[in-house]
Amino acid sequence: MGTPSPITLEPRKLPRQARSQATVDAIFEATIQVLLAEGLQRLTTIRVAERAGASVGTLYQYYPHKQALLYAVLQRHLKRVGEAVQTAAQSVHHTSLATMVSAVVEAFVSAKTERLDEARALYFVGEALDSRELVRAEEKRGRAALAAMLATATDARFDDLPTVSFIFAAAIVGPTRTMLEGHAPKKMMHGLRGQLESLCLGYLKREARSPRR
Amino acid sequence: MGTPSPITLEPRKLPRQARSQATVDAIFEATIQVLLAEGLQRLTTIRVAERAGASVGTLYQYYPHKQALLYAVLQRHLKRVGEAVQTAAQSVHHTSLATMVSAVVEAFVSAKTERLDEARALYFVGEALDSRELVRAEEKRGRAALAAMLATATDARFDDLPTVSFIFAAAIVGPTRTMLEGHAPKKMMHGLRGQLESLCLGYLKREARSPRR
Amino acid sequence: MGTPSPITLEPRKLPRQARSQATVDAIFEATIQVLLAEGLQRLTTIRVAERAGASVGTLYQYYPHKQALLYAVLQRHLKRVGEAVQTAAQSVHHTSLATMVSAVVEAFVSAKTERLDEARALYFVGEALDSRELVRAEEKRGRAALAAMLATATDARFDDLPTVSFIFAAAIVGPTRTMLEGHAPKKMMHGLRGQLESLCLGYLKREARSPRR
Amino acid sequence: MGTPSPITLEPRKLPRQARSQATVDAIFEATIQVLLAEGLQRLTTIRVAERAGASVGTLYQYYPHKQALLYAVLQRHLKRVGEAVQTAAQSVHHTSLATMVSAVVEAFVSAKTERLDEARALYFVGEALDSRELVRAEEKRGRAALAAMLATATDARFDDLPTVSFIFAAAIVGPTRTMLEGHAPKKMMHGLRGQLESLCLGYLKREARSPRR
DNA sequence: CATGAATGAGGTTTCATTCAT
DNA sequence: TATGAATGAAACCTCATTCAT
Repeated sequence: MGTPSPITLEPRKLPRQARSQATVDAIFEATIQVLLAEGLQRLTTIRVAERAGASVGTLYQYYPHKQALLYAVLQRHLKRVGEAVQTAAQSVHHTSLATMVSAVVEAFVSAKTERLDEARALYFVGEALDSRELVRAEEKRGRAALAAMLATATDARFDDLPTVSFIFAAAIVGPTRTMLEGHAPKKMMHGLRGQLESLCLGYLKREARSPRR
Repeated sequence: MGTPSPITLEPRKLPRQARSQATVDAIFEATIQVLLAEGLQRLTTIRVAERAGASVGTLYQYYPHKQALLYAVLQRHLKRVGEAVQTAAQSVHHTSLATMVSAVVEAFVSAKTERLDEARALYFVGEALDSRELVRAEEKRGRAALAAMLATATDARFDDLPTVSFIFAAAIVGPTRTMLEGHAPKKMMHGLRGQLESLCLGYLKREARSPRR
Repeated sequence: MGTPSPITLEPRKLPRQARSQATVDAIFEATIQVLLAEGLQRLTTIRVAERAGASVGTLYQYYPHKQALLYAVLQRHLKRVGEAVQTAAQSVHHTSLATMVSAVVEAFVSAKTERLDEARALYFVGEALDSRELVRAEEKRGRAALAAMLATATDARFDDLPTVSFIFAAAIVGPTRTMLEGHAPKKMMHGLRGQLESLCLGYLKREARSPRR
Repeated sequence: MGTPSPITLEPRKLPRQARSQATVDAIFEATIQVLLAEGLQRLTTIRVAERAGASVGTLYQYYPHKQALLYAVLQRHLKRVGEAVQTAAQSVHHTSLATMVSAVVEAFVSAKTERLDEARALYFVGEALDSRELVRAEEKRGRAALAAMLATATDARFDDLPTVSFIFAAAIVGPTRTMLEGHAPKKMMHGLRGQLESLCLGYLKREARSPRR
């Protein structure tokens, strides 16, 4: 790496055949495993290929450069989580704050927990300068979904929806991250959902005016 | 070749003469600047030295290896912030939750904002495998200080102080990070203190039982 | 940076394809040539690679570090010489001292002379701290072979076989080394075999008691 | 190092004052100690200076470069040993072979053993390309002294004195080196003198014609 | 004279990427 | 298509040597 400006972050070609799809999947999975086992610094294309049971050459058939690979992995993860949250948010339009918070927290924590390894591994990758934009974009969409949801709350109205959504989102994402990165005693993990709900609900209620009638 | 020596993250030697102190400072500052301008991946010892107006050799007179340099920079920052928060927390023992939250949030945000560049630059570094322990330790001390403070609240008592302190801390750190990393519109920054207070206070009040009488 | 791995002196991978075998051989040969032309101090991996008509990267595909390369070269040489001597020694069990001395000296000098460059070059390498053990081990095996041989001499018996073998071996190795390192007028080389025989035979006869009857 | 052709190997200036003589001695001693403790590869001017209780600058006051320092140390050692042998050889002119061998062996082994560390440390240094000439010259003088001595033996005459002296010398030097470099069980060290005498005497007697009358 | 901070060439090693097979 | 050998730029780090103080 060290290349200043990768031209494209998109995968080089879309796999058509079943066999190559399997290869791509293996590379994908291998990337996450290497990330976890060795860290971003020691993630090399050769190591990834090896663990995927392929050769470097093959890897480069599907990804024009290392960064594109990482980008793809990150993208998939963000999409997964983002869609979960957005779907959840949409499904609770026109309900109470409590219902909303519960749904969103549940969706987010589940999505993150479901593939714990992946989530952990990718915090590293998100930092890389090249991926910032991607993360930022996804976060923006997430906040938009939250704002849209909050706007329909049956029991509250908000003056500054952008700010409220931002804090709402950060209140979910931040503590989860801290926890997943392992900075917390394990046993606390179980209470996470409840705590996040309390955190968000407390905040939202303080910021809400009673709804227009 | 040559035989390796045991790994230390400590600086190599303390500057004795005046001019060398200046050099060390320059290297320190340069590290942060490079981190910001180029990112952790592109931070090389040569680049740091260059920007500090020194040579690589000089850098290595004071830091046995790149990691030690990063470690030192991170350490200073964490200490600065940690001490600010701990001092603030101690100064509001035996007061109301509102006072406590206000004091702690103010201390934290001020400390982070005071040297905005540094704070931003170091989020990258905290991820590096080698620094994890350092970050974790500092976080632990922070939570302890919060717990000690909360235990003396005049208007609340908590059943599960460790968990509450954890969420409390994460509720401050998380959104601040999101904001500093630039994932938020600039104008939101100004309201940050107020929002964090609201977030924390809302949470703490929900989790509190009324104080012993 | 990055995490180090345990130290091995073994080559990194065995060449599979035909062309890579050629590469490995070229690197091997180049090492000896550089050693001779420049000396151990000036033997650098780049210089070796260059002379081998390869790139540094290629060199490191086969040897994990410089030391492993030197080790390999030394090992092959020691093995060659060691086997020659041991075979010779075994072939003259149960013969007279004169026959034994003649066979061993001949084998040793031939093996050393056969690849004169290699022999000369490697005296340097044997000194390197890392190779000491290898040399010592080979010498030990050599002395054992000599002792086993001497024990079967038809015309002599020895009280202190370990000591006698040690001096016997050193009497062959030492002067040969002095000569090969070039500290002797060239013309003397031709008489070396004869002189070594005389040296060893003189010694052994003095140390021998008459054989058991 | 890595400098192809040092202009001068001579020390930069001869110390006049007592104080500086002490410094030079300390540097000298430190060189040997570092050589032993760390090996030639890790012998750096700074390390030597430190151990000598001086600074690099001071070291360079007396030696124009590292090589000159090593050269000086080696030179002193060679001179010490050389003079011991030559004096001994001269003192036994016109005596029997047995007396001669005994005297020379005794002188050599004593000189080497007297400062065992030094002797061991310097085998490394002698290999360095730059010092070869020095070693060779000293060896030549030694052989000359031996030849001169042998020429006066009362009980033997030699046809090819140069060759005989060469082997004679090598027979003493070689095994001693092997032993000092630690390739031999410790207990053998004690018998070394006797064994060397036997080795040399056996050889010389075989090569001798009876003396002219 | 002595000091030790500074220099920077040069050595070792890694790894993204290409390309002949 | 797949392979994996080869490449070489670039990173880290050392150390002989100089020179301002």
